[in-house]
Amino acid sequence: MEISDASIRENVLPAKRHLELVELVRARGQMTVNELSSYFAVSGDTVRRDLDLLASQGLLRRTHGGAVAMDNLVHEDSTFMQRMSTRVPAKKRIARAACQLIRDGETLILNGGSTTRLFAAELSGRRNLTIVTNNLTVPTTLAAECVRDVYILGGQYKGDAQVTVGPVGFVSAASITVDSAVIGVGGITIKEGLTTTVLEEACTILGMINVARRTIVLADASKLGHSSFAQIAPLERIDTLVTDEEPPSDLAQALKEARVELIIAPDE
Amino acid sequence: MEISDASIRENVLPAKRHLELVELVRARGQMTVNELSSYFAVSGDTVRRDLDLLASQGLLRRTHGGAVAMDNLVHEDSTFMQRMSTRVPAKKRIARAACQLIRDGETLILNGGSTTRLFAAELSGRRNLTIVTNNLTVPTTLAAECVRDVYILGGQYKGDAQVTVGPVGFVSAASITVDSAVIGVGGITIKEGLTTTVLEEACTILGMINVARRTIVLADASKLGHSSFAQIAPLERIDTLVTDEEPPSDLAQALKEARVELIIAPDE
DNA sequence: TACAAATATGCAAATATTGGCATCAGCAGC
DNA sequence: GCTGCTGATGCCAATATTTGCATATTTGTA
Repeated sequence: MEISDASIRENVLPAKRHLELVELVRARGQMTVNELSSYFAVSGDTVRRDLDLLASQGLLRRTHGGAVAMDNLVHEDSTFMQRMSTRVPAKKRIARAACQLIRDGETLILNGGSTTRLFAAELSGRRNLTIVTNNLTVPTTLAAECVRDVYILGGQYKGDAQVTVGPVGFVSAASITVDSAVIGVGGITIKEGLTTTVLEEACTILGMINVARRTIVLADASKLGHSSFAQIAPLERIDTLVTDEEPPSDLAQALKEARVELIIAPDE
Repeated sequence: MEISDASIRENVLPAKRHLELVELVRARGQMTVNELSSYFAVSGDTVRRDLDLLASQGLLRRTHGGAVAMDNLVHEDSTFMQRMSTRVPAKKRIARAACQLIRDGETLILNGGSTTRLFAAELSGRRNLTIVTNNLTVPTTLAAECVRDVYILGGQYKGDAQVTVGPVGFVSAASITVDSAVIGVGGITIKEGLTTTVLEEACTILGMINVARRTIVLADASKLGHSSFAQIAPLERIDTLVTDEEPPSDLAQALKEARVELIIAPDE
């Protein structure tokens, strides 16, 4: 066992132990019954009873041999593909609604979110588009008949999201400006504005916004009022926000003051 | 999750292992049973059972030898796939022989091509490599444990070969120099030197050669003595040529005069 | 077709879980 | 002070899960 805090916590009240137990599991991603039993100096049976209780309260996930953190399933800093497979119907509605904003012949820049990828798939009805992206899965997602050219932004490859991160101002050494940046984000709050989970990604996205005449943000309702680690830009930088539910009233007010056009994707 | 981290994860709870396993497969696009088995320090049987379970839940797609990500739609492009599937045994031998020239910790630049892609797959025995490429299929082909970082060259996307074309001298706005350029070409002749089918690709490849201390050219016997449309560079720019058969005597003589190291991949 | 690798299957060992039961500390009431 | 109650805990035996190994079978490739 390799718990950095090697000290053994004895004679801890049950309630306190439960709290620390949840924290431990969350901090380390997983804990075995044996680790916890020696850490708290209680029997494995007690630990098991604790874990069952906490699992029934939804504070962690019980598994054979111990417990794993709940984040892996629900929390917003889940990995890309887990995000990819959540709320797909809502994201598709958002993608379709956002697609209405695009005209034939536009130049677009797309970042690497799960929603943006669905957006790329929805573009098949358009023609003569020029697409710039840091998302390596977009080229194969785009229908061949709708694009004139596709450009990939170079940079470091991030395997978990299959995107590159790096400066955006140029493609093939030439400076670029595009009609619309279509951006998927990790969270939107009044205070932090647009946020995402990876710092380098935040820089890349800001670069995209800077080279675009118009910024369209795609965010399903679970993103509204939640913030991620890295701040991208304040709400004022958004031109249009496409989502699937009415935002909380305070956020709606802030968006209005920031002159953000709000589009709620219809249920259809 | 840190993908480039090749360290072994031991004593992971089954449920946690399943979560990480799905992440790994999705991030890398594919994982073999052996890779996963050594990564998690469990037997291949366990990995197989895990993969079967996860596949039954629709979280990944099971294949012979491992698993691939569910959404990893292999873009079946006829011409490229056709090239990809010709002379595969010879190309594999070439790739393996070329791999012997690479040492742990090197920085490499790879162009797009069927042979270079097989070469990337052969690198799994190496460690700590830094890879730069314009080939969008390389990142998912590379074994996770052999690379430290992967960089994608930005530029225009060419759908038929799934590569980008553009200037090479910089990645993320910083100038780069690499140890070895590993280049697959369309043809090699005395008069035209190295050639390829697409003009822009020729420029990209020349850029790669210019930033590399050493140039390794991979070309199966069908390329020797044949030329394609666009000239890349004269024979003198090659340091090492890896092929699978003895070249025609006049070409062999010219290679010798150009001080090209010639390596014939063994039949094994 | 033939061969090596990958897979399926059955099985046994190690480990974890479950449910019942005993113990013990704290506490209220007699 | 004593008694009985309650909740938390530890112990135990039966059961279930996970895992690795051995064997037979299938699959992909030369």
